[in-house]
Amino acid sequence: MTPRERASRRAAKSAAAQLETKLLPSQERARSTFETILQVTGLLLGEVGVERLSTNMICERAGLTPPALYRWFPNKYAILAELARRLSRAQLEAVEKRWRKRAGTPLKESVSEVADIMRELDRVTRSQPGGVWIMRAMRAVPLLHDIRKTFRERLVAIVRDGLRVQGREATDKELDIAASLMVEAALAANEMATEGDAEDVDAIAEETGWMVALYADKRWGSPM
Amino acid sequence: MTPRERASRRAAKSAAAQLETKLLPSQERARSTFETILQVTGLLLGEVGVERLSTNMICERAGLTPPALYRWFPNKYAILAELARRLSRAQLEAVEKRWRKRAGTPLKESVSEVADIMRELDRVTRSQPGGVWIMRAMRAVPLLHDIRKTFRERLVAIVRDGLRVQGREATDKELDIAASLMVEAALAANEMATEGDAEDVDAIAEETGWMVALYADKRWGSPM
DNA sequence: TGTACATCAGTGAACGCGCGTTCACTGATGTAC
DNA sequence: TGTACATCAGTGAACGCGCGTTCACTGATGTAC
Repeated sequence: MTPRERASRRAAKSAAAQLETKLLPSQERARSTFETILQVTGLLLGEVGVERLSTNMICERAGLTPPALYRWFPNKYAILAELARRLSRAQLEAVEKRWRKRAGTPLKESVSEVADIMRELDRVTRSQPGGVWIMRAMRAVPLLHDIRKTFRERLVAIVRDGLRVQGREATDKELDIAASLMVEAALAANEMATEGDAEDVDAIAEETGWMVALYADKRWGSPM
Repeated sequence: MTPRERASRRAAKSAAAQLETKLLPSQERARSTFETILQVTGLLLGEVGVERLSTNMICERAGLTPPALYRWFPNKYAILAELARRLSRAQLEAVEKRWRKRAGTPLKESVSEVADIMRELDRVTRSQPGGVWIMRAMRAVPLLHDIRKTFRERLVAIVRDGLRVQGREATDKELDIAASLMVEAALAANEMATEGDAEDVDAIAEETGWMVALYADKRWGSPM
């Protein structure tokens, strides 16, 4: 391979941005290695942040040598991507069922439904090592933006559908912006809750409940 | 200096985390270099993200050699820190006057006051090269957390004081959480607006106005 | 149940590269007389 | 207004280091008979 060929191959590769895992582990030992890599990456993300994180660091902490890591992940970002996908999925599940159920209930019930979602989001985020930091990495690392975009679009779709059945007429565009806003607010509140003391979580969840439910009800509920 | 001394000095330095600029430029030529470095860093932040950003890259793009950069900034993070401080300051100013004026006005006026703040935040963020990315870096880079924390505390203080004069009795803790929530929601909305099309800015500002003002009024206004 | 063999999962050691940063120096600017 | 000198602002070239990644190999596990 000439230097020129090598350069163009590298360019193509980084354009394609391989974020998928390679083959999946088939043996038990390997499955545990795979999970350890993810776990350790999450922890280190919280300790040193995304720009200091390195594959060598992950391997050292996980008690592995680098080639073991590269057997499962094509590069550093694929690890972050897998973490991001897992957290997104878990958060989507947390919201999905509960939000639909909320639509059409009176304000006070709606508030506590939303508060419930927030508590569940907090639980899910905390249960994943480095949870908040994965959310932050999704914002700050361009290579992860696709994952974040898909995640957000799905969340927005769920929230938008919940708004639509509330009866008030509105264009798709309007509902989309309203839903996006609620999603962003909830995610920001989640980040705030997860990085703060666990004792504040309930209060934050409750207030987020008020903010979101008031907006959904007074602005997008039956005509004022 | 022995290797041991050098190592411990390095440790002390990174603990102190020098984020200040060195001496400030006195001549015109230097002032322009200083500003160019900041400008280029902002642009690159948007192009490659914070983990790919490097001092060599900044120098190349700015048409400088590295020692020229190191004359003004002690390290890479000091550049980011200066950008973060400037953007924070500008955003604080945007909010400060307008928010106080809002308190006590009827809901509809309150909505458009908040929408106004949001449009101003958008303007300020867009006017700084790489604006959104500076906000993101503040979240994702641990070394910048102090700056973000101070920024947030000041914003929260302003918003909290505006809530307090609305008459409804509440503990400091309660108001603090409410204000934090409003701040986080507004910042998230700002990020969303700034990364999106410029045409959506007005709609997002308007809806954020509704969300924030409804919450301030219905939840923290005169007793229901 | 034992063993031969194929496949899977990992190691040891190193690679080239670009990073952040610094040294010793030169050219540009400002100032005193 | 001209010039000597001090200070300021930048260059050229390189440093050591840790990064992401790979090569050639060994040991562990699963499977067929």
